[in-house]
Amino acid sequence: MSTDDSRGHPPFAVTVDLAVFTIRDGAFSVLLVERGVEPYAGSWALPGGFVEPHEDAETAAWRELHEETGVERFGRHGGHLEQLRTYSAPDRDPRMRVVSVAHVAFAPDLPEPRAGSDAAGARWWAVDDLLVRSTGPDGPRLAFDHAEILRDAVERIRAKLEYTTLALEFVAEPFTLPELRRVYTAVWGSAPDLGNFRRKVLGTEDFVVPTQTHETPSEAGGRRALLYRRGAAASISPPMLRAIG
Amino acid sequence: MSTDDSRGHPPFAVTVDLAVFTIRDGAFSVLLVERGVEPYAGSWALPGGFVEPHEDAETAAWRELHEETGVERFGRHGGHLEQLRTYSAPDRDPRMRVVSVAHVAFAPDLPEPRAGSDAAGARWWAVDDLLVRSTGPDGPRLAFDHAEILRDAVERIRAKLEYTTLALEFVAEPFTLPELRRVYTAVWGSAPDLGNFRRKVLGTEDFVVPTQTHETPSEAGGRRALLYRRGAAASISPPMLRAIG
DNA sequence: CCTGTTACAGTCATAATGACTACAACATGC
DNA sequence: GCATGTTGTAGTCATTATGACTGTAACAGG
Repeated sequence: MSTDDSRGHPPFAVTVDLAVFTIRDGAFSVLLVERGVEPYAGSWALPGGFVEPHEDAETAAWRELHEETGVERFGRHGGHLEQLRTYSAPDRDPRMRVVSVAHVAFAPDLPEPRAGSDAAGARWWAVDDLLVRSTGPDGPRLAFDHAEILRDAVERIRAKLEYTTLALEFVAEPFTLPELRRVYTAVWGSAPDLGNFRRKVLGTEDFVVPTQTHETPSEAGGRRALLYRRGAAASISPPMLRAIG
Repeated sequence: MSTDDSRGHPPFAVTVDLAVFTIRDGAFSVLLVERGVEPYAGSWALPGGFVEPHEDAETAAWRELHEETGVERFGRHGGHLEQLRTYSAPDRDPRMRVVSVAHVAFAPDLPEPRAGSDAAGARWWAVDDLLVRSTGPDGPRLAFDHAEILRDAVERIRAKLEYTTLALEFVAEPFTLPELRRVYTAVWGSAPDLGNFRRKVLGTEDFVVPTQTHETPSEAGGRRALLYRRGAAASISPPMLRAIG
């Protein structure tokens, strides 16, 4: 704020909502909780909660992530969480005036979450089943304005994969290039060309660090891929554009 | 919010802060107000104010823009205003717990603003004089965390010029290509190559619309440029990257 | 009509990309 | 252990986009 003094300002509740993403069985997925209380009891919603007096929004987001989902060590390297934007429509919560600072978080495949205090359940949903495409959503309708938040979050991630190394947040170390490519495939909905993808990733300084001659033991069939670790680079200089989508 | 009910949530004040930009005399400039009340009385700050109970943040931002700056018709085509991010450090305002939803706004050269209710003055400042580079700022230190907000806002704009047609918001119609180029020059601090700039702008479908054979009467000296209007395109497909900065 | 200035037009080598083809290394099941 | 299918790795080649230029047209002032 800036100019008024502290008299007579209207009271608000401030919350955080989280869109936590991972890749599960090759599907771009988001964590939802089933609401146990009104309003929207029984509906699915993004996890979230009130910001405490001593916290900033990001701290509250981390806390809620742990409390509501039981995710302890979020990712093996601390995980990634960033602010998305703030939603403040006056009628977005029927109970009172609530402003929510939405956040986006990413992680490699996580364990099935446990339900939080006020949530009847919690589980991963494939993003494709939640988003309205030409047909309606196959999944549940989301509570509050969470469908809008989810749409914004998904678009943010799709865009950031193009010009940042954000995809690294979705894989556990060490990882293979095909594994990393599957992240792009899942998030974008279409697979980038195999050869061109390698050229781009390996050609970008410090995107990935080769773990020397190591290879992965085996799994399905076919040649074994080389293993890599996350590099220090944060941005992809000429962006890696998604296919004509 | 999501899961808790309405009991016992801590009260917050919610405000909006605005970083309003324009190009004045070739300089990338931002609007600041001089605070007339404590805290930070006498300091310069971004204009802003409390969100009313019936408003969302964006509506409040528009209202404050008019109230505090006297800008009536903001830009000739409604202007552009977008949310930047939310600042919520617990101690960002010494009086009480305030969460601020910062916004960024753009306009062609605007008249000298008038002071708002609680502001002792209001004027445009060259962004270069406010930002800390290798040396300190030549301008005033900003109140609250507004220096951080300003930094984020400037970086947002610099980045968005690359892949959107946002530069159009800084010019009045009709405009010339050299005029549009001066926007990039002012914001980025370095001039894009003249020929390459034209090739990019004219080569991007619907970036600008030629106003036929018209030309501008005259001004300084030299050949007269053709006039254009804003096109419908919102994004620049392969981005126009800023020079090696 | 000469000079300086500014806008517009086109060239050319280089970098990056999209779309392929060829080859290497595995697993399986005769 | 050999054929076959699968998957990862290495190259190719035409097309596009870019950065850095050079040249020409249209104005103002003297």
